[in-house]
Amino acid sequence: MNIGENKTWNHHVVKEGNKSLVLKKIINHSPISRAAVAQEVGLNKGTVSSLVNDLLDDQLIYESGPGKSSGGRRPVMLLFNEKAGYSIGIDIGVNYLLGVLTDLNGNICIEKEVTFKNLSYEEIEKQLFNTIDSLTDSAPPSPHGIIGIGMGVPGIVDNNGEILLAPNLKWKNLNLKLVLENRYQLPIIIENEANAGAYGEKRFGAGKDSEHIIYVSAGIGIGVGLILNGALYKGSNGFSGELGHMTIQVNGPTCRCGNKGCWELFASEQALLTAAEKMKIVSPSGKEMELSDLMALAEQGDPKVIALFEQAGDYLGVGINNIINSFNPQQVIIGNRMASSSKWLTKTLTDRVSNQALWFQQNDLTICFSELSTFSSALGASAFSIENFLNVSMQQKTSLKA
Amino acid sequence: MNIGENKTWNHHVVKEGNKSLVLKKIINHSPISRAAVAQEVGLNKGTVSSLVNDLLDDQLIYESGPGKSSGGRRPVMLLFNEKAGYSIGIDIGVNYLLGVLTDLNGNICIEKEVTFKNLSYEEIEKQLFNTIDSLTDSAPPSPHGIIGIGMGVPGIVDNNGEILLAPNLKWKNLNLKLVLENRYQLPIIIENEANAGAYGEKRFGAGKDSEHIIYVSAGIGIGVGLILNGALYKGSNGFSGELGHMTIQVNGPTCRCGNKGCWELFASEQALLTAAEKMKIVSPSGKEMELSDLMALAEQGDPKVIALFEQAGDYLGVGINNIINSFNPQQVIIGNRMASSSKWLTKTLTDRVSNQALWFQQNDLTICFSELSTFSSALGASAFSIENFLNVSMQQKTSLKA
DNA sequence: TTTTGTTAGTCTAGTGGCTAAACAAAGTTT
DNA sequence: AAACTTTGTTTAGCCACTAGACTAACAAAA
Repeated sequence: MNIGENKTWNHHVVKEGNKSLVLKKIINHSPISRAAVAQEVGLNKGTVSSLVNDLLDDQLIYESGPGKSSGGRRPVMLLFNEKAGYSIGIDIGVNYLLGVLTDLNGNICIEKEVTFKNLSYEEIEKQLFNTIDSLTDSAPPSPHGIIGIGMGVPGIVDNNGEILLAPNLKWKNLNLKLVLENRYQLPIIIENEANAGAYGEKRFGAGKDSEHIIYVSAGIGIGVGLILNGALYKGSNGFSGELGHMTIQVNGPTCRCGNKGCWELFASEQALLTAAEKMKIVSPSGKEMELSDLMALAEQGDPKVIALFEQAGDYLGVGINNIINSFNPQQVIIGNRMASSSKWLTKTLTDRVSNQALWFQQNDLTICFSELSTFSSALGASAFSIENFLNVSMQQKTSLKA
Repeated sequence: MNIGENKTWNHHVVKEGNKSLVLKKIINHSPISRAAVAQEVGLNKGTVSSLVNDLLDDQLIYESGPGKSSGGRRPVMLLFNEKAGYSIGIDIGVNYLLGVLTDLNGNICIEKEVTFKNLSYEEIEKQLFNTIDSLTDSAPPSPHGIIGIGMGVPGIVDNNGEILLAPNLKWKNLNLKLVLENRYQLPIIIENEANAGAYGEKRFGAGKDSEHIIYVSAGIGIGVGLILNGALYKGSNGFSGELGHMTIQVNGPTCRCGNKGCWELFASEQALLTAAEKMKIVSPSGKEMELSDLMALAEQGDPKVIALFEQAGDYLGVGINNIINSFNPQQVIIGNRMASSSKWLTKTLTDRVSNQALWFQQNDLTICFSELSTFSSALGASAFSIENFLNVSMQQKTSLKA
């Protein structure tokens, strides 16, 4: 909502904006007194008092006992009521479905995971309903109840939340948002898995203090979520961050996308597995090789496998270098399954970046691995839903004033 | 200025925002009546009348004769007073200095170009002062006079307008902004040349109707300017868009930046010249080969040279493909000197993109060449200055109300 | 203990910009 | 000429903000 956009400005907008400012201050600096909020935000004491009363009425905050005096009357401390409602975050992968119930601060209250293989859409849908039903049923009582459902999907999601393509799930043109809205009568947000992960890290993980974050979701393939100016950047149609298919080797090997020399051919989990197969490294279990098998081998000190990881780290660095040159971010966060192998990736990755990235790009730049590990995406999805709820809560409820 | 940022909201902000809305409406839809503005913007008629009076006082708009009646009183048409002030835009290159004087709609009133070779900073500074002085002196009289100076520089500019590095000019840590401010006592804006070009095309050129534009400035090197959500995206420190040094060939040839396989080694003017030299193509003039010589040869139908251009177009396509996957833009605009060779670049470039870009990225995507040709950057620089002036004009002038 | 000074939070009056609706002005249509 | 339309101004009222007075509640000094 920028000045200059098509929205007109009036008293409601002013109040909404200020209320949001006050709430954010309380969330991020709780416990805090009305007086401190007024001073730090720059609003008049009276204004803050009035807005705080609104927030108290909404039960979004509560008063705790008096705080310490600094030579005068003791302040009444305000705290964010993180249990005022609960949000559901879903992360669906190729062979798993992870659901979390979180409070409004993203603390996980309940988690529920099912794994599967080669299920049809109908079967997955059933699992999804089960998960959501179960989480809903076991949510503690709260003033606002379940405030919404967010979902991260490994595929292409357009700006309306429609899933255009999820190749690994074999989904196409699926409006899951509508399905869930009809069933649950709640606000539903469907997002790409990397976007959800990026937002999760921004809100609750490694990116809390940055405004410009690039989240690299390195799993079977590679997807990227962009946080620019503190907000998710989705591009014109919602398809930004498809960097797994960025060319890093002109006329290189052919990718399943039809293109050649794509990044994810060099630096993804699939790339590792393919390379291992080529080198005739076999799984200790005898079954099909999995990432965990390679990690076990590396843990045992297998030099060939360690070299594989190091090579992948180097290639990750190449792509991240391109990202740095594109976006000049404050922070690059590597997440998803490959992040679990950080131990063997870090050195070659950081070497590549520090040797190649332009010097001025390296100031104020942090490269790190996910803090939320397997929960990035589910938590991010939940965070989208929480953000939506809080935004709506800031708006006037004229209909209730009767 | 987003809701949720650290700015408090009050009446002034409301008025400023609405005034800006009204002015933009008049700029983009002039001539237009007060009534039409009110209806389209969604403000009350009275409010619009009051804001329009303010704008008339500021001489930013003016009333023309009555328009056509549609069955009632004839409307008074409002027009943007594009001659209310003039802005100076400067584009400095390796061997030229282009200055334009524009009105507030970006129409060029006067242009002034000098070319040079291997001048010291002091000598260039002298040329710069001369150009600005001359443009200032010949500006027509207007209510607001010269409202500011914008400048596009081929180098790294940080968020404070300090030039950290302009390799081709051999400038380093130069605070030209301060120099110009001291000399002219005007608002000065220094930006990277690609950023300026991007903004120029967005405001006055091929990108007028898009909100997500990537401008590829392909000259001696390659720089990229990003317009995301309708605004210039500068990254954390102002260094976004350094995509000339994006790796498109892992372990490829070494670039002057120290990295390997950079895009600009394949698709820039320099890349063309180097390739021509390798193929022992000689300039018809006998002197050092220049882009214009290659264009002349291609025009004569030289198949080797045409093949060179086509190869460069293909490589341009590779990088643009990466850009599309990153940003999901509505529009990619290719500008700077290479744009003049569009004739021989277009086919291979678009072939590469249409064969390789993911299908969903190609919807609603336009790839085109600069509309402003050599003026993109100078006009963009001027546009920065105009935007700044209009923003400041929207603010309250309490001191004048006495 | 009393006094003084300080800080927290509420209350009141005043301000500015908005909206709604009445009104005046200037057309067209019948 | 009368009736209707549309434009633009004016007026009254509303709402959220600010400044500053006020009450409340504390610490420190006398």
